[in-house]
Amino acid sequence: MARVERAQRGGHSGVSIEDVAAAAGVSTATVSRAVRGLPRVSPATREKILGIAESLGYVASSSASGLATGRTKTIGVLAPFVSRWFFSKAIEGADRELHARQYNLSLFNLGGHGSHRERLFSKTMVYKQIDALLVLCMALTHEEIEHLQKIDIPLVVVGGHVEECPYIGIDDYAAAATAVRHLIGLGHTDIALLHGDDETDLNFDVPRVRIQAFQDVMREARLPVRPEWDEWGDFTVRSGQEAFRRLWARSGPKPTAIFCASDEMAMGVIFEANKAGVQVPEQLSVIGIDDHDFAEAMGLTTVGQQPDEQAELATKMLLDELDGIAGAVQSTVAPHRLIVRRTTAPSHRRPEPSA
Amino acid sequence: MARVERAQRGGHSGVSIEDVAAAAGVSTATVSRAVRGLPRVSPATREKILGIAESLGYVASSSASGLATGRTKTIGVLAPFVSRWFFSKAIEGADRELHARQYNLSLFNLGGHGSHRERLFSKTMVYKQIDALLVLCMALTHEEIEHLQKIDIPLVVVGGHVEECPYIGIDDYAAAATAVRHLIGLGHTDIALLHGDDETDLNFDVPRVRIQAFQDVMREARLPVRPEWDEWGDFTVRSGQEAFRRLWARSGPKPTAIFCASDEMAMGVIFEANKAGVQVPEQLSVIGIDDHDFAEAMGLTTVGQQPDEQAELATKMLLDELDGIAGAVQSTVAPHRLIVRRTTAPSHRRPEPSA
DNA sequence: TTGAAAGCGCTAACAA
DNA sequence: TTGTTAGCGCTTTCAA
Repeated sequence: MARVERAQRGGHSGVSIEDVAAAAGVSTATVSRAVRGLPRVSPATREKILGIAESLGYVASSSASGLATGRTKTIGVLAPFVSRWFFSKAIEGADRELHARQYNLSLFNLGGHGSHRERLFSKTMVYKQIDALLVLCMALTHEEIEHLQKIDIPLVVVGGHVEECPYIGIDDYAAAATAVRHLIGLGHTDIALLHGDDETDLNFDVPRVRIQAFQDVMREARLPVRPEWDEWGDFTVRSGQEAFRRLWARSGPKPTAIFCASDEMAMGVIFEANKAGVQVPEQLSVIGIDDHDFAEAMGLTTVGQQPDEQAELATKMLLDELDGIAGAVQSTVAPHRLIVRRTTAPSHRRPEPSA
Repeated sequence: MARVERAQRGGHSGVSIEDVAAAAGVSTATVSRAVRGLPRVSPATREKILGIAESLGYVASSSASGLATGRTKTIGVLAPFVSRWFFSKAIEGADRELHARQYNLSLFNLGGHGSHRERLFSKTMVYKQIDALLVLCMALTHEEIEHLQKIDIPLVVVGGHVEECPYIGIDDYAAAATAVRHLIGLGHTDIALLHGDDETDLNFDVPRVRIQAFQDVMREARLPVRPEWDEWGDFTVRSGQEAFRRLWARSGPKPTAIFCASDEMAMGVIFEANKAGVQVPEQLSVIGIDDHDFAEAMGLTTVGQQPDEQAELATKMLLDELDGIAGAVQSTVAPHRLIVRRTTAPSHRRPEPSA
């Protein structure tokens, strides 16, 4: 009778491994092996147990198995934002791999929570709740890195470098250089730069590297880098709009092309240029970096990258490492590629052959 | 000496409540009370314990406390996508509230994982790992609803109705009607509809309701609803582009305005119209629904909603319910508002007064 | 105000 | 192949 009662509650919240064991007339150890697909269970008992577990709606308590094994089967994803292209794509990519391997994804969004310094993650959360950590494109303080190393869980950062941490991302220098060379190859000599903000600690050295590449390539081509054409933004559309406005509000000659450190900023520039009656690409060529979801629709020329694949790979490494494959986590350079569309065109100004 | 050894490991992975208790010379029960801020601990001992816990880098194991209390302190967020505007915004909103109340967010992304039917969430995951569930704008099967009700954890769906489930979202009918009336008020009589797909089970009745509103308002104004101007998309930019192309490729007269069931589709229409040389809004007025992040930059007229606030409120209700406030979860209609920008204008065609 | 002790549900040796 | 038996680290009566 007791069994019947239990069976009637089938599917309810409180079905434990003991209920299944009792109903199957075996020990909890056997049930544990059976449901986890471990060896040392006869086909017959396994089948019986699985059937009963199913009908009872048994699901193992993650807290209990987590406590027993020391593994939570979830990995943490640390992101400064979730609603920006790079991050949302990366999250999707990480999720693909996690999902395929039966892991859970715990999201830690650091954006917009007052002071960034309330970086919780060393304290309240993350820690002891996850088996590994995926850091999306954000800087970590020395303190934080140190802390993470102490609790030594596998860690990899995607989309930027953090000293001493394995990372996966494109070669930002090469990608930026490619973009600038494309512009130069089109005959542009008056090229403006819209770089990402260097100030915030969220996007660490990526902006810096892209700026460096711009300057190097310009110098290499013996082209002037004019400080009044050096604008900055925070990778958002709005900041691209503002940058364009500032650029065009200033007196003096205007550039014929602009290299933007992200597609969202490039789009902002284009929207604002449209509004101001500046023709793209006739009067102004615009190139970005990313290959944002909207880039194709807008015809935006860009240097594309795939954050989802980057994060998927990173996640795979993390999980492999957890599976005991030592050295599975390795810094890797992800591919980028120039995608020429309709926002870049030959310069309308006197083509002045370099050198 | 043993204490010294422990202290030296301070910050390491394995610091348990027992380590803290030993170091403080009290029982684990007292440590437990102290670190959780419970009463029945003298100020002196509390302070001492907290100091030691801090210096040892103690963090409670979530598995252990989860097992002991039956609460995981994490809520699940079920989303069909993460990189689309509505969803990423909603996730951010949910996170705000969770973060503020020290809960974790476990993300379950159902998109792109082969067959949608592998809806895992009744089985593998979600269940027993979360204290409550936030469903973002997706349909649930009867089976799934039933299952969720059985394991009865608090549940609320944001952005659409699921029978018998509390939901939070805008009044889709009213929002769509507002958009269409705006067009009609501008003198348009030849209005096309770009509705969301009805087929997929992901976006359930939202598309249907918006279609209905369109038809009702048109009928009310005695305006023709032409089947050849009825297009559909899946809420993405690309589908908006395709819809525009189909619409313009068909022979016969063209509409002077189009109501799109989402901003992303509206943007697709605009991008494609630009490419085809169709002036917006001179030749074609376009209105969407959402107030996407890019809408302002593009000057898109739309009926705005705020998924982040919707999700934040929903999360608050869930957490309140978990806090023992019975009836905290209640269906609520979220606000929408017409935002007139630059993609809608009076009809260029002979204004033909209705009635 | 504090402590002792019994679990929470599962896993993992080790025996049988 | 299966069962027994300790825990895993924390919470929570109940006593003291």
